[in-house]
Amino acid sequence: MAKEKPSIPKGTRDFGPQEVAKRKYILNTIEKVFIKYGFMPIETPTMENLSTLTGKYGDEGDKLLFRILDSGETLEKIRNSKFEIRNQNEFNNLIAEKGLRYDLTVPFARYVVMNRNEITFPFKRYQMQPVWRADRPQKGRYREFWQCDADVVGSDSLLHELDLINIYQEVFKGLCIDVEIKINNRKVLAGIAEVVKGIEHLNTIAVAIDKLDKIGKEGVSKELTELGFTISEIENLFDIITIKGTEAEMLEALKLKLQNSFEGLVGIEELAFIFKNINSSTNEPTNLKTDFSLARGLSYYTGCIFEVAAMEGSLRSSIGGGGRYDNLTGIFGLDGVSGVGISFGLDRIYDVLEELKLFPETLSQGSSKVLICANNSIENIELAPVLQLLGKLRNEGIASEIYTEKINVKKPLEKPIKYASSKKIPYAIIYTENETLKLKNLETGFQEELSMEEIIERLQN
RNA sequence: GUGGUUUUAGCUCAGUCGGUUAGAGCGCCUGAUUGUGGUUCAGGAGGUCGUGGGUUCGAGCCCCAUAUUCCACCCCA
Repeated sequence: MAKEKPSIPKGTRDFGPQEVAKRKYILNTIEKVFIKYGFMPIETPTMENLSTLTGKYGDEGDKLLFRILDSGETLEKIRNSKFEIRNQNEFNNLIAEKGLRYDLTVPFARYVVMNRNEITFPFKRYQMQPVWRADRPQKGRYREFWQCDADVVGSDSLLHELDLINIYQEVFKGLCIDVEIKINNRKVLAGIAEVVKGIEHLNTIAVAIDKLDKIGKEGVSKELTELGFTISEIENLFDIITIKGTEAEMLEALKLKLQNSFEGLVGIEELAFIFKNINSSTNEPTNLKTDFSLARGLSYYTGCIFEVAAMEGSLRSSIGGGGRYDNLTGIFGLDGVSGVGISFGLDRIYDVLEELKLFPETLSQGSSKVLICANNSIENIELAPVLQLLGKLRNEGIASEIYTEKINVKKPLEKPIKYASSKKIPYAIIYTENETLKLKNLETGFQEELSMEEIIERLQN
């Protein structure tokens, strides 16, 4: 049989013990805050029916869905198909009816609709699971990555927006990352579109100005010119989105600009409410900034939208995002349920913490606290006492192991101690032929002869 | 989907104009330093040069295809 070089699919990664410890540290930090704010966990399947997923993320999103090939007589099915297959997409739909989930929000909406009778609204759930996108991998972008979402459905109250912003603030403070939380409102964007050229241009304008950070004023105006916008329309647009000042001043100035847009004024009111109350429930000042050029791609947002970026480090893209969607469950047949949610990008947060060296050092410790080194080269050595000690240590909840491999007779302790130090096990118990026990602290090198009880006592601290 | 980039020892990487037996550092293994991590010394193992074709007397190096890495665009966490 030919030997095969092992590999994993493009854009996926293995995680070793150290990496898992770091990822769990992030997950735990996030989860604790979610729970503190009254959110309950749910989990949904890795795969969803494609009918659940398609059409929710736009044309671009549909292309990025991983489809799961149907099992069974697919060929027969195609042969019997009365329809002419006109393109790849139609073919794909014939041979696949399931797909890997693309985010956690759409499966959640599906869950809410299917369980609407059991759920008490407003329903606050969190969910931390991997999602898959058939994107080209690059910096901060993976084909398999984890999202940590908290959403509230069944409430219009802006108090939830306040909670979610505070969750962002608390989590990133807990992780020691300096972040800027940007906020905007889809209704404000609608108002801007209305005033500048007409509400039907909302999406075009939103997509273009979202790039302002990246390609600058000139890039955006060039793009809009090519799309048929006049110079005065573009100037008018920039006058609005580049308003400067304190948050209150910006909102006042915008109010004048959007005085002819009812929807725009509603959006401004919502932002004003949030800024008025955001610092009331926490002692920490929140680094929340309005940014009228923030648009966010997903088309289902209808109210406030958020995006979080790290202030330091080379990762320019967002490490979190979210917003309000008034009718997400509508597409699954349940109207009038408003939702608002946020998402944390675990993998990007990991990259930021790694680059800025912000992981706590305690995470890199070994799994065991102590290694028992018994000289197994001596034929008649009595192992029962050390095995008994091992059991006692474990009963006390002290992570322990015994060195199991053949040792060098001349240097009976070399291998075990090398093993312990390379695995970052902090203590060794040395058991020799005269059947005494020594506890050695591998960090300081200090060792002393102790009884079994004394050893357990020392290791409990 | 578009454009670029990477791939050589376990790891990080050299490898000239296409020319004899493909190298270094680190790591690993064995031995010495007279019971225990380190240092030093001596020795050793380890390669289908990503894969498949092609050009050539001759390919790690040139050409084609393909996979893969990383990066930018699109889009997004």
